[in-house]
Amino acid sequence: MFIHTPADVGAAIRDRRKSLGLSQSELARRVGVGRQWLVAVEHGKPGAELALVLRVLDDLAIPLMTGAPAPSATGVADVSLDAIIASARGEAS
Amino acid sequence: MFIHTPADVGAAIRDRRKSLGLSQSELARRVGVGRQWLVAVEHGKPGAELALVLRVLDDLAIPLMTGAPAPSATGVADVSLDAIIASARGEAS
DNA sequence: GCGTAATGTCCTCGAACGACGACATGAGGG
DNA sequence: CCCTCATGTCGTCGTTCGAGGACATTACGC
Repeated sequence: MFIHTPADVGAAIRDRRKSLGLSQSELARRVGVGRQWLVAVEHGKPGAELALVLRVLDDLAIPLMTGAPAPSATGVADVSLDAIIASARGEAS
Repeated sequence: MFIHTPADVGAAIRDRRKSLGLSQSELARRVGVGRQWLVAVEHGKPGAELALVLRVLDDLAIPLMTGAPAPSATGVADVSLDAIIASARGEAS
């Protein structure tokens, strides 16, 4: 599952939480956040703090990874020119 | 690359930004955030807002995924004890 | 040496966050 | 019918965020 918006994160969290048989209150207490916050996040709160979200994902054992093998599926053709220029400058990986 | 902390996110962003030959100012302007914010995030700011971070990742075409079929290559057991307990409780999927 | 660009840090400001308590709703169990 | 649990919403309060400007530092080119 690919993550593009806060709502995606919320969906992932809710899915896993339910499949683990945890209530919002339970999870919130375990992770150390407010229940209310968890409700908001599962609904896709945009302003959620990164660290807290990551802690929840970690606590739920939801693996989160950034694709090294950049798939062409993303569609946004922003990699080509800039990358080449960067390489020409000697700043390439 | 697996994400567990805000610092991981920052590293991913910085890596990609550099490999694209973008300056912090450039990227910040493109994404619509303050340059200062970008500096902080690349350093692993814990309180960074989820939506902004996701926007940056998206803009840099950094694919972010969760709950992958986790082939044996990853090795990490992504199913926690909680899942087993939940199953034992009869709440399994 | 001087100017420029990039990065990192310090400051203030308005806005939004997260925690907490309380209340309303809907689903099940006694 | 009543009670409990899970969820969602509202309001308040202290804390922190993100934006923007300014300054120091390092590195590169003129």
